[in-house]
Amino acid sequence: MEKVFSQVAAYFNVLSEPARLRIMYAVCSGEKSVSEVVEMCGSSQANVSRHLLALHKAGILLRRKEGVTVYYSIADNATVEMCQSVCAKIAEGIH
Amino acid sequence: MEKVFSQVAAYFNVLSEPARLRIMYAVCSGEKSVSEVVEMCGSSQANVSRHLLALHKAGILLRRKEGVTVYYSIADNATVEMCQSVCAKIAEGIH
DNA sequence: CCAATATATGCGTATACATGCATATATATT
DNA sequence: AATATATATGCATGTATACGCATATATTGG
Repeated sequence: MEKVFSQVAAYFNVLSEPARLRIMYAVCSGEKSVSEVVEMCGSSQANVSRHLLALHKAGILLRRKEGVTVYYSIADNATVEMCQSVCAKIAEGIH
Repeated sequence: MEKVFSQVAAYFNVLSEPARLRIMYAVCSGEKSVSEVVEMCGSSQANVSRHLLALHKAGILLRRKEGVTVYYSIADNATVEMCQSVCAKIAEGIH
């Protein structure tokens, strides 16, 4: 039971960073390489790489290596839908 | 747009702590006072109070004061359901 | 008014972690 | 083999925050 709380907390923790949400937004329109995400997000290559790996380790992104290029894509739409519903929740709050 | 990422991140951040998830689990079975949550969770009174306030400020818990006692309850089942679906997702991952 | 109870808060400390910078590693090209 | 490109990683630093401890605040009862 206690372990479950830690695991769920770890999962939410990965999503609790604006930089990683920007990356999620970039990738959720389709598979992207690390450098494509770097261009789209404006963060440094080192940080984007780290964030992508964190999202992958959390099971949120898939990782595919093709030559020297690494492609990331959404592993499970449930996570994206969750982010969207939180967005909607926040938008409601404004009114 | 950038502001949305920060807001969503802040929302997930509140849920990214095992202690707060324990508290959510305690409160999700029905409205609870601070001291009831303290008994159920085993954390200190000071921390439980702080965590409950954080969950309230995030709009996740309602707060009702009755005399000297403060009661907290789930503001929106969507958050609880979200936690449950993350639990389920993690349970899948084990198999 | 005083004491007791319930809740919140100030402060110091330890820990986690995001970032910048430099560099390592891996793969492809010539 | 040498070079260029793509990605990952080591390290130092700053920031956020969870916790323990003590204490403040508010409300009730005597």
